[in-house]
Amino acid sequence: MKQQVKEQFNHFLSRKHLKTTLQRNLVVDAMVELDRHTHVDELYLLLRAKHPYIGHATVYRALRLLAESGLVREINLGDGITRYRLARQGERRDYLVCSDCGGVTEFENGLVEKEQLKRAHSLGFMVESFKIELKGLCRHCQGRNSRTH
Amino acid sequence: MKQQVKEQFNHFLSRKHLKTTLQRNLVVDAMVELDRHTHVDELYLLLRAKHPYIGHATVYRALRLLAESGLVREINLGDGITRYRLARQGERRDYLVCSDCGGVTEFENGLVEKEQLKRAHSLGFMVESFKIELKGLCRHCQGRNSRTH
DNA sequence: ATCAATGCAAAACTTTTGCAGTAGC
DNA sequence: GCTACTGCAAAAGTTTTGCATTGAT
Repeated sequence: MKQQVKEQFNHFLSRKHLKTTLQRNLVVDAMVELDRHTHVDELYLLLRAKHPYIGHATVYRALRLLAESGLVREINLGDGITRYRLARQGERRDYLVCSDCGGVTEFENGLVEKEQLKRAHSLGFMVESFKIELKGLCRHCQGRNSRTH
Repeated sequence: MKQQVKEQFNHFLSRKHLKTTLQRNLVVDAMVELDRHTHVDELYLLLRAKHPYIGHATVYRALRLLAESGLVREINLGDGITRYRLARQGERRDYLVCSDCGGVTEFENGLVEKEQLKRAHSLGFMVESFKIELKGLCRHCQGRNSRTH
């Protein structure tokens, strides 16, 4: 699985006449191992623990490339932080974001997506990516009545 | 229309023991007149042209309050800029964002939204706000074959 | 050997905050 | 008169960029 993603990324790089580097491999490995939402700073600290000389900018640049390759998805929840996660088959693109604890639950509703695509096409729009985002209170935070912010 | 929105905002302010000020009224007026997506800086420059002593921070603070009141909606398209637009009845919350020209087309699909709410509820999630965002190429940009970025 | 990638630091960017002065209630 | 609001500037936060050096092809 890790090898497969890495190969796809290297293929993407060579097609664009870019270079396969240690740091880019480290970022890919970390994303595959994590296999969940993360953001640049978390990844940076994680990698830095094992490889003291990796730079902030390099992680940004690698993630941008990975997003461009389609192997990783960029997610923007409106809190000013760009999140990333490994893309996968049967990927869920629907997010429930809890406005209390910030937790993200993913779900999927193929019926809805099919319907939306149909509408978009009828408006002459060629869809490349898709995101549904619901904000509210998750089951857990509904229990705690007090919302202290 | 402008009066109605302004009254609703003033009501919101007094409920929270906040004050109705010249600057807050200016921001509400501008949002009602514009009646389209905008962002802080555009609004700031627009207001500053007529009222030289309005501050950047004040516009930020007023828009945050307006969003909190529900009279204005916050929209995040993932480019790091928070956009705002006047909320309205029968409001559309579904966006087609063209990745070439950056244009935003809004549409609405009640069926889809109802279906999504049902799914969220079945997951124990209490929905407060809703957003669907499709990225791709609009009709116009599909015509121009070359994508130069 | 060439040219891209790296790490660092500084810059750029949007948004927030601290504070002295001002204005609404 | 009290307390919130304003404008300014500075701070905070994320992301990008410039540059000399290193490393991949």
